[in-house]
Amino acid sequence: MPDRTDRVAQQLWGFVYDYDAAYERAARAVGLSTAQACLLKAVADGPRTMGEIATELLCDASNVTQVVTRLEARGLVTRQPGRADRRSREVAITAAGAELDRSARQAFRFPRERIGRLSADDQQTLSTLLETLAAPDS
Amino acid sequence: MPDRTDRVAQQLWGFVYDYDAAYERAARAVGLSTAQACLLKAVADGPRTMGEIATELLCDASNVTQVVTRLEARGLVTRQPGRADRRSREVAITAAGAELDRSARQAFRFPRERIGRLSADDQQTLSTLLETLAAPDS
DNA sequence: TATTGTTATACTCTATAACTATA
DNA sequence: TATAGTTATAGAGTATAACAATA
Repeated sequence: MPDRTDRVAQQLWGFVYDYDAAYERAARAVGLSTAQACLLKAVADGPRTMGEIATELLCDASNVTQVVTRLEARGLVTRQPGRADRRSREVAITAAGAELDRSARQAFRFPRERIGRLSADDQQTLSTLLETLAAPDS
Repeated sequence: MPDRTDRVAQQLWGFVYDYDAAYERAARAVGLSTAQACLLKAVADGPRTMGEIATELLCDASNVTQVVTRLEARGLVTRQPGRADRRSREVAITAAGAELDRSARQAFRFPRERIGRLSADDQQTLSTLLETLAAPDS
């Protein structure tokens, strides 16, 4: 592997490090852990079942149960039996949850600030590169 | 904020999401948590004090104490009183720790695989963009 | 008196295994 | 019998406050 690739990999590590740290701070700033903020984001566009959330968040269903329980206790989400399959549960965001989700997104200024440093052309170039970089494995 | 910026921000979120997941899997694959892998990496280039590690890892010193205690119990790092200031402790990586650190880096193929998709020219372009994106705030 | 690190404690995240309810 | 979710439990990460040792 060439030196060049290594150098870019190192730059990328540093950038992701800062990105993650900024997200963590944004979540904290509005009183959420990163796991809670991610779950809220996962149900922001509409109700999801526990299983769908577990898949989205790449974690175990029992984990989702616990995080949802805490968010529910704070009135940020609700948990209702599914209509079709009554074994499942639909997790829906509440008005308060949606408000907090918006606050968290606003507090996470990092991506907009960093991307905003680039010219329109450079943003387009980055977007094109990311299309290649982000494409799934196989 | 223009649509374009939003779109790039969304692509970036997805990429960082996959990056973090891949790092977590690589660490697990060699029997480490991400926190442990990061600490090992932090002392891979030479001994560091608890305080230095806490600063590097953006966490509390009491946290470092606990992670180091676990790594020390597994023989991956040692903890010695500092020579100059005897209040401080020098955390040094052991041969076994260095070996595991190397394994973890190797298992983390994600960045090399993704960057390797780009031509040499595109890698250079990405590197230049990252220079701007990664520069500190002020 | 100030600083470095540890201890005690508490909360959250996370997974595994056993369980309940429904299909 | 299989699946969706929960409960019980346990280990790890994380921070705050009180503390010990050293400066």
